[in-house]
Amino acid sequence: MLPLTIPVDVKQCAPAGLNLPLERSQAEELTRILKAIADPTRLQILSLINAQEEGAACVCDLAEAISVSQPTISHHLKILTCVGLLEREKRGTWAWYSLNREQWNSVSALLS
Amino acid sequence: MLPLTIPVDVKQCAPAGLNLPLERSQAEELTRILKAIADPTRLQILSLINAQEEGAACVCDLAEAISVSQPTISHHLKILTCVGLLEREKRGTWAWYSLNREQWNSVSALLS
DNA sequence: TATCTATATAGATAGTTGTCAAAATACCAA
DNA sequence: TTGGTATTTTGACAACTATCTATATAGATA
Repeated sequence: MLPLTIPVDVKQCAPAGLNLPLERSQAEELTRILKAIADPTRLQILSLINAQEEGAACVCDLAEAISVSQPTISHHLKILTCVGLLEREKRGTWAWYSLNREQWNSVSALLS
Repeated sequence: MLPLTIPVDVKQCAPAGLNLPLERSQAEELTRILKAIADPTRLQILSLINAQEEGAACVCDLAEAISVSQPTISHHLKILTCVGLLEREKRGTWAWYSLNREQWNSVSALLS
């Protein structure tokens, strides 16, 4: 988790990933992932996972920290996992979710 | 529109804007803008505007390039303008829309 | 086995959203 | 003013989504 200092004036840059007209199919594919991110509960989930020391959190921790029911948390975790933003690992009875940074970066690169 | 070459391994970075747990209200505010971006028609609009030499496009050009009706284009332009991602300028009969890069960068910074 | 805990799935429902056709508005020009 | 073109607004509708409760599944332990 490096403190990035980019040696150019980013404010002057246009969205790098959108500098060519998107085909409909490309737009729809990108939308699949963006729709997964564009929800307050899921943003909270992503930020909580990312804030953990070890970069992973279990369902019960998330359910305790966010004010929606546990089945709803599971529902959102599935959505984030389906689009490749999260990865699931079973540890005994617990399910731990962590960020797939490669997928995350591929999206944020398109929007930067 | 600079060709960015970032001198660190971005793949190793976590989402910089999500490194602290988001309050619900923060998550909802960010979601407002992300929902505006997370639509294929609106992504096409953004990419088309961004691809123009002068950085702006009029409604009729967009309606011709994208396969939805002109009122639907206007509808999406309003959504993008309401969240501050586009700016509207009237030139005679025509309405020209351009990207608000400051707003765009403030969002992409949160997701990078 | 029986039981407890953690998680996932199913089903229902209220609310949101993308689209279009039709109508209204805004602006220019004859 | 009248007519024409560009854009926005309105109203309707089908599709999707976030949430809940209730139930099912999976794994650990007594």
